Amino acid sequence: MTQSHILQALIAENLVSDPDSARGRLLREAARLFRDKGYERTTVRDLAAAVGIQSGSLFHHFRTKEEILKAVMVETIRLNTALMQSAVDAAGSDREKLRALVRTELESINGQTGEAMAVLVFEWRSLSEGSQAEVLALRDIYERLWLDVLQSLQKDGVLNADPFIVRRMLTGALSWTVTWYKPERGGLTLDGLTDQIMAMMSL
Amino acid sequence: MTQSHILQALIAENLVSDPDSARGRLLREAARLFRDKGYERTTVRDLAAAVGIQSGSLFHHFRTKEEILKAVMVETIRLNTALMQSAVDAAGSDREKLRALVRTELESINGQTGEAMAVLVFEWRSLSEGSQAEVLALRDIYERLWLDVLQSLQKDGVLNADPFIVRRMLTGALSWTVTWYKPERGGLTLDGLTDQIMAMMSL
DNA sequence: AGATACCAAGCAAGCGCTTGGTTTGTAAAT
DNA sequence: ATTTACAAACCAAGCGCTTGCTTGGTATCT
Repeated sequence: MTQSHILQALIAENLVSDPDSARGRLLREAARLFRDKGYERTTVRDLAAAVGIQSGSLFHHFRTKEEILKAVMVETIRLNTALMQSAVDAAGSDREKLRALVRTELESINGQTGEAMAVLVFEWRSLSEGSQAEVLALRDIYERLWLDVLQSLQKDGVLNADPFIVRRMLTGALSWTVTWYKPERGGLTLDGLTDQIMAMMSL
Repeated sequence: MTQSHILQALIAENLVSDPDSARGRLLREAARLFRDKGYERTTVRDLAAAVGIQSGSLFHHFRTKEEILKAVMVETIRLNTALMQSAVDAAGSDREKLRALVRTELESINGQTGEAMAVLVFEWRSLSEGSQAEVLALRDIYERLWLDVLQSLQKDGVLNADPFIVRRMLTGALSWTVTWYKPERGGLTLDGLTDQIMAMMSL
């Protein structure tokens, strides 16, 4: 199961938009703009211009501006949950599973879906409370993947700290890479970065 | 040198505002509002109402809304750099110095200056480029404190990863605590949390 | 022929900030 | 002790602009 196969499957189930469709292109441009300028500073006119239509025409596809933000977040979580699940399943030992989770999340944050992942972290408060609850429910599935592996590592005495806290630390640490990690500079690859994180935990 | 003595010294040097002054009260309310609603969603009318004046009167104290955001950030960094410096100086071994840095930063993030620290992390992009450069220069002093200790730990073989990367991971992990750490819930104290972080790094 | 996708125009509300004038605090001059 | 002077702090009103979103109509595709 390659990454593109997972994406294809999700598109077929209508869980994420085809990147080549009008909707998919808009969501990608929206993620980029939201990350670069922030949700509030991005106007519907900016969004429309990015895909070459009039601002009013946006509301034929989405009822409100917020609905666009929510769609970016929901589709990103869906895709990344599937990618993580696949990565965990493919790994052998628990230590390898953790490495796969770290590596996959780094790739989500710093790769293709990076813009959308940054939006997920930094534009959270721009969602209405109702939408926050919806997105939160999706995140729970995603988080269970991590906790299962971390708890197993703790039981075996490999990990010395509380799994819940370790996961929260990793969430912050990995999210933050988006602000400084530039693969082209310094020659540090994603694999190298993953190694450093494992080494930091003496794992 | 207690925390309040450090604050008093900075006030005397006019590097941070007295929390009891009109300016100090406004900055504290601004930090709270910016954290809760975000900078863009907070209007000058919100800010004025929070300190009980008319919106136009704000511009007697600050020339623009952005100047308020910048002042919140600058004063927060100044205060916390002084607190960190003091904490490092008081500690004995390098391991204790690192623990003091972690503990102090957690306190900055989750204590009195927590609102302002969250603003520093999440509202960064709302600053103009010029202001960003100014604030960045102040952060450099702050960061050198961390790097000196981490490099020393690496040299002694206690730390297995690159100091720059470790600091960046810790920045993310510690900043992120603001989104989940609630001392009243769960009974986890700041000292306990600090222990967990050191344990996570097997230190 | 009927939906789907879009445009051109603009509305109502809210935004940061300005303006002209009034009150308040302070301190020297009488 | 009272007056005078002046700046700092504030208010009331509103200007000009941008915002998210609506409306009525026109292409385009099946």
